[in-house]
Amino acid sequence: MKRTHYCGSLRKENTGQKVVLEGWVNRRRDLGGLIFIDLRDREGLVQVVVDPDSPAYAAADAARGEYVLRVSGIVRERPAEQINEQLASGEIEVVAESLEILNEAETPPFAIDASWRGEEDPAERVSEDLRLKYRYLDLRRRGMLDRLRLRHRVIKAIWDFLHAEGFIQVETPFLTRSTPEGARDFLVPSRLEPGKFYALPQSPQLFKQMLMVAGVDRYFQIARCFRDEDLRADRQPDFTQLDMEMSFVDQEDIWELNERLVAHVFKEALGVELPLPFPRLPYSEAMERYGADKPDTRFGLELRPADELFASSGFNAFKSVLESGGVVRGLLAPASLSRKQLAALEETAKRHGAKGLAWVKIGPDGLSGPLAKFLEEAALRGWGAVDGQTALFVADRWNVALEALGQVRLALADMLNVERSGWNFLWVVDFPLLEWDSDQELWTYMHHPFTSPYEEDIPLLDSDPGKVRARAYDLVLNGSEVGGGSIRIHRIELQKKMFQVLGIPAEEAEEKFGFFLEALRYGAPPHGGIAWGLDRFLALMSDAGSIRDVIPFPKTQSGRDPLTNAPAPVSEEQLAELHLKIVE
RNA sequence: GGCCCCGUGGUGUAGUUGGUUAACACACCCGCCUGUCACGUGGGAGAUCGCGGGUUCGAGUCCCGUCGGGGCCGCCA
Repeated sequence: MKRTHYCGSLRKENTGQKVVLEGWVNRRRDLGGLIFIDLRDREGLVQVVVDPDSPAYAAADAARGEYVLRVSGIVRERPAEQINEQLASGEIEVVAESLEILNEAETPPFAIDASWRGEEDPAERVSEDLRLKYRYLDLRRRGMLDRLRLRHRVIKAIWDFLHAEGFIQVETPFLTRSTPEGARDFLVPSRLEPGKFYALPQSPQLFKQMLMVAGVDRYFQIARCFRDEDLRADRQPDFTQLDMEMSFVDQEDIWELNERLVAHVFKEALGVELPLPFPRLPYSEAMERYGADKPDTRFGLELRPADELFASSGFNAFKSVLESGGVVRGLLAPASLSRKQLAALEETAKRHGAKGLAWVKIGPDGLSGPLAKFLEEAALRGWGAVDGQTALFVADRWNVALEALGQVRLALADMLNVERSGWNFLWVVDFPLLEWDSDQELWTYMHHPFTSPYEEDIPLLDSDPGKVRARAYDLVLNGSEVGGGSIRIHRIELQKKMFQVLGIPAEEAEEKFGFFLEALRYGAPPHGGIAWGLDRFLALMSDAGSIRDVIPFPKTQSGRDPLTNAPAPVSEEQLAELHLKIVE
C-alpha cells in the first residue's frame, strides 16, 4: 500500500476516492467514541475520522502527537455545517479504513502543530537555542518549511534565468588557498604535507576570474563561502553567495543583467513585479543624502549640509570642526522629540563615532534647546525647518558625521514608526577605489585589490589616490547590502600599479597570488562580476529577523551548532595524523 | 577585545521593599464523553529558579564570578 496523495493536497474533487496517506499526527481529538486526527505532511493537514467500530480504531486510540501514521480510507465531503474554512482541505475528511503506526514519537520539546492551523505560532517565541538544538522539529513548522521552499524556488529561478542567458555553472574548490577578501580564513590542516594548510574559500573570487581567462565567458555558482569573523544577525561563518562573472562587459551590462535576474526571481518566487531599471546612486550622494552606503530609500528624512548654519555661529564645538576641515550635517525630525528620545538618538550617534548630537527645536515661540542661542531662527527656517520639528546635527570628519547621522536617521525612523514598505532596490555606484587606513598609515582597497578604477581616474593614483573612483558597485535592498561586485583589473601593468599604491611589495604579491598574476599574462579578457549574499536576500524576501531563519542548520552567535555540538574536540590519533598539537 | 539585554516545571510567562506550600496558561499522563477541528470535562504528575561563590537569621529576588543565548561596536562586504 503506497501513498496516493499528500494530506494537504486533498480537495473536494477527491470525494469518493480511496486514498493512502502518510504523515505525522498534528493533533488528535478523542470524543470518547469518534477520534479525529489531523494528519500532516509538508503540503498541509487533512482531518481523518476514525469510527469506534472501524478496524483502525485501536491504533488511532494509541496514536499521540507527532506519531508517524499510514492511513487508508475514503475521502468524504463534509456536511455544510462541518466545513472548516481555516483548512485548505476543510471541505472534506478522510474516513479511515485502516491505520498503521509507522513510528512513535516522544512529546516534542516545543509546540510545532499550531502553525499548520493558521494561528499565531507559539514556537516563534521559543528560545532560538532550543529550536536549533531540535532543528529537525523546528523545520516541521510551516513557517520554516515555507522558507526552505522559498530558498529552493529562488535558486531554481536563478538557474533557469542564467542558463537561458548563456551562463555555465562551475564548481570551484573548497580546499584551496586563502583568497584576498580580507577576512580571517578557516584553515584545514594538510595530512600529506605536515605544517601546511588549505584555506576554505572566502569567495570564489580568483577562480571565477581565472574561468574568464579560460574563456568560460559567463560563469555562475551557488557558492558556499567561509569567513572566520564574529557573527551577527546577518552574518554566519559559512554562508551562500550567488557568484557570477562575465567577460567583455562593462558595469552597465552587469547591472542590466542583474536587474532582470532580480526581477525574474521576485516574479517566480514571490509573484512580485519589480519596476526596472533600479536607481543608480553614486556613493558620495548616498552618503550625503542617507549617511549610508546601503541606504534605506523606503522613507525620506534625508540628511542635508549644515556647514553654513554654523560657519559664523558662536557654537565653537562645531566651528572648530569646520575650521579643521570637518563638516556639519543635519537632519530634520518631523516631531518635537522628548529628552528621552534625544538621549537615545545621541547614544546611537556616539556608538557610531560621533562626539555628540546637537539639537534645536523650532516652534511658534522660536527656538529652544541647547543650540537655540547659537542659531538665528530665520537662518534655520531658511535651511528648511518648520514649526514642530527638531533639527539634529553632527559635526565631524565627512564620513564620521554622515555615518553617525545616517544611523540616527534609521533610529529615528524606528522611533517615529515611519512607514517602511515595499522593495526598494538600488545600485550604489562609483565607490572610492581606496580608503585611508589611519592605523596602518596607508591606502587600502575598499572592495578588493583586483577592482578596476575608472580609466580616466588612473592618473590620480599617484596624485590623489582618495579621489580615484572604482568601477565597483553594491546592490542594495531596503537598507541592506545584498550584493557587491566590480569590473576587475585584467592588465598586469595596472595590477602591479595597484599593489604599488597599496604598499604591497612585489615579492609579497607574488608569494600570495602569483598563480593568479601569471594567469593575467595569458590573455585575460576584460571582465567583471558580482556576488549576491543569498542568505540576506532570502531573509529580506521572507521577512525573517535574521539569516539564521533561512539557513537550515545555522550557528549561534558564538559559532556553535547546538544540534551537533560543533565545534568539538578530536582524538589524539586524529591530531597526530594531521601533525597538530594543542597548545594551551 | 568592548557595550547592552536575557536565563524560573516540557514550552511561554508571573513572582511585592529578601520572608519559607514558587503561581498561571499551554503541553503531558489517567478517567468520562460519537461531529470535533485551539473539542469539552474531571483528576494527576512535573521546576529548588543556568552553574559556583558571597551578603543575610533567611536569596528565585541583592552582590561577585562563570556558562549559555541574543543585539550591537570593533572585525567583516
